[in-house]
Amino acid sequence: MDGRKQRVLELLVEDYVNTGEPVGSRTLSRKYQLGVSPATIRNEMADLEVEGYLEHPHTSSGRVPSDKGYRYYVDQLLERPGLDRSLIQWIQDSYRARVRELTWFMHQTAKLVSDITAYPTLVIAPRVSDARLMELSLVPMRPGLAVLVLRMDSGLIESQTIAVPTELLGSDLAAMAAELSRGLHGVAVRDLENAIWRRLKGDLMRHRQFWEEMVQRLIEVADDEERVAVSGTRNMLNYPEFRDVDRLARVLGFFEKEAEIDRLVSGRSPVGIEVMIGAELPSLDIQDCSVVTAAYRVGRKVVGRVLVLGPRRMHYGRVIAVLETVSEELSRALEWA
Amino acid sequence: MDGRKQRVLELLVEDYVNTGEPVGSRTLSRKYQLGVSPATIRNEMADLEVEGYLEHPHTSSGRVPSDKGYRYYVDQLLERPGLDRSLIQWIQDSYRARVRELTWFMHQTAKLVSDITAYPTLVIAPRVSDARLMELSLVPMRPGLAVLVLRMDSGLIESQTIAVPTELLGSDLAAMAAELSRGLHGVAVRDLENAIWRRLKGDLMRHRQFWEEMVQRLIEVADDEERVAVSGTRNMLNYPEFRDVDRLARVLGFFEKEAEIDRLVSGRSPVGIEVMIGAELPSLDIQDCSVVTAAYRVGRKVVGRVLVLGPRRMHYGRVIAVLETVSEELSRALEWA
DNA sequence: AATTAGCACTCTGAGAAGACGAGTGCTAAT
DNA sequence: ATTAGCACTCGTCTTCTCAGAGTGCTAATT
Repeated sequence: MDGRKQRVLELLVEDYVNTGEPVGSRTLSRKYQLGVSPATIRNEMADLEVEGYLEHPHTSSGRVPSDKGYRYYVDQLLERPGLDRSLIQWIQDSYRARVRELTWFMHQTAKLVSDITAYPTLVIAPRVSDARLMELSLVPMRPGLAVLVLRMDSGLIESQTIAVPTELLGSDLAAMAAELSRGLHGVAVRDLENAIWRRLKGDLMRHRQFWEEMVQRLIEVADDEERVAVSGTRNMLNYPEFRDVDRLARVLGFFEKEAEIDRLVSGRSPVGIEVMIGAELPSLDIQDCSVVTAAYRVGRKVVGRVLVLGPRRMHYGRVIAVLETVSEELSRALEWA
Repeated sequence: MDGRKQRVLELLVEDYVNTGEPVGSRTLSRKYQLGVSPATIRNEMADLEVEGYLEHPHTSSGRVPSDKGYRYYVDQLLERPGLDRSLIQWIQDSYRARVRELTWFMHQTAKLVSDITAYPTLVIAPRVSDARLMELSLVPMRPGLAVLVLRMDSGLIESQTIAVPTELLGSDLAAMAAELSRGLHGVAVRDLENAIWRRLKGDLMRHRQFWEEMVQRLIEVADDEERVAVSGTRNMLNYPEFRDVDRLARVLGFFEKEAEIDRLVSGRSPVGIEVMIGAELPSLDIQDCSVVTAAYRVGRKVVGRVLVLGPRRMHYGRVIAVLETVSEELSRALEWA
């Protein structure tokens, strides 16, 4: 593809991203000084259409980029804008001096990114059955209630209130938990259910039913944490292409289908930024959208992804830049969470 | 208002609730055997309109209930339907055998109610600055990190990961926390900041900066918990009167404005079910909606409200019945959470 | 060979006109 | 007090026309 054709494609994509209106040859030549007449641009556009980079909504309207056109733009033409100093500061401040739990970070991040980009944002924490248990404690509260605290090898810490047999004293409870903790140290979450049998002896055996139930809860806590944080879905209303209520309903429906969301992130490359455009997306509900995702880590391990969803005419450059910074800062914040 | 007029109003409201179409005299007389001709009903309807119970979208269309009409219907005519045995079972099962934290219950409830009623649902936990601290522990995790666990007099238990000075050993930490816990027992959250000064002595004084910071976090945890759980906003798309995108946007915007939501619940009667219709609502964003709310308790204390929002032509009877059961079951589940 | 001007052609979207139908309000009869 | 009859109103749906934007093609120009 020669230089001028690239330039035409680039300008067309950018104009369409900004206006949402199909772009005609005259608009293109007048708005940006291309130094050639509309007729020339028309020819280039006809070529680009034949090659599949552009589409015609109908015979007598301007052109619109196709999935292939966006893809070429993102892969070849896009230049990443730098972010404002003040914006970077804002992002860093959002995480600073806070040590909280994963779910807090997830919500915070979803809100932050959707506020900055004005696109709906999801933050996903995939199931981590291969995480290993490092430590387990039971903190007695009033009789019959305790707080279960877990630390995983990924560095995640989670806690939950659970019921305990009322006849157990606080000190007994703590001691038994400590014994169990030693026994289960380093066991993968998915193996906990089997491993527990071999560890239940002595004092522990006397409240066997309770401990069995507790392990169920433990697995739940470690494995089945709240999976998705969503924010800014309302932004979808800003885009004229989604003022059609049925189309809108389909997209909003997508946000409530965990299975679809899972399908979107499973099998993604483990690190870095990835862009999916229109029909490249596995979910039918959002075929007329695009998605930009970024992985985030706890320690060295990728634990989840941040996911920005928008119309196909998305500000790819800016979204990518924001996600790079945010996923970096988020990972840094989680490193010692 | 005589019996027949009431009957006309009742049927009109119910028909409009079901169909969403303005109701004409003929429809009313044909659909429900009223034993009188359309002309008679027309006269009744004209009277009801003069008295302000009905409205005319335009001269040649059926009538629609006004706020006053709905209000009369809810206060005087509404009969509460019983709930299916199986539905009650479902609600109870949703809470059974789970002891979790408040936020989990909030999300669970929002989802449950929006699934049952097909209306957007909010669950609100008001700030509880007047709660008192019962117990505080610090569970050491790896060096530099611990889990802060709080128990409040309302029975709520909350926990959070926090950073601690790396030079403090786990056992010291626990001991110091225990001392602090004794000192702060029974102090109201809003007084914690002042109370802490008098308690910081001896060993505690040596890490004064840490403890000050910790109290800040403690107040945050106890007081500034996630405030609102929302579910089912997408249901709003099912109602033809909200297929207008701008109207829809205003309602969806409401869900993201905590201040507006606060205004809605503050000053409500502390217990029981309350219905607010159209212009009775303090928030401009939702003047064409209605809201049904129910209080829920932890122990004997009202700690929050469940809030169902829908178009003014809402199935009031059913929503009220569902909220009665749900708020009851939720309070029971929280009693020993 | 590449570019451009000119022009006929296509298609959409807005607006006007008209038919239709649901529902009313009034009058007069029961 | 109730009801039948009927003229009238007004919103909605359909059809039609028309302007405008934009194209594709051809022939002229560089």
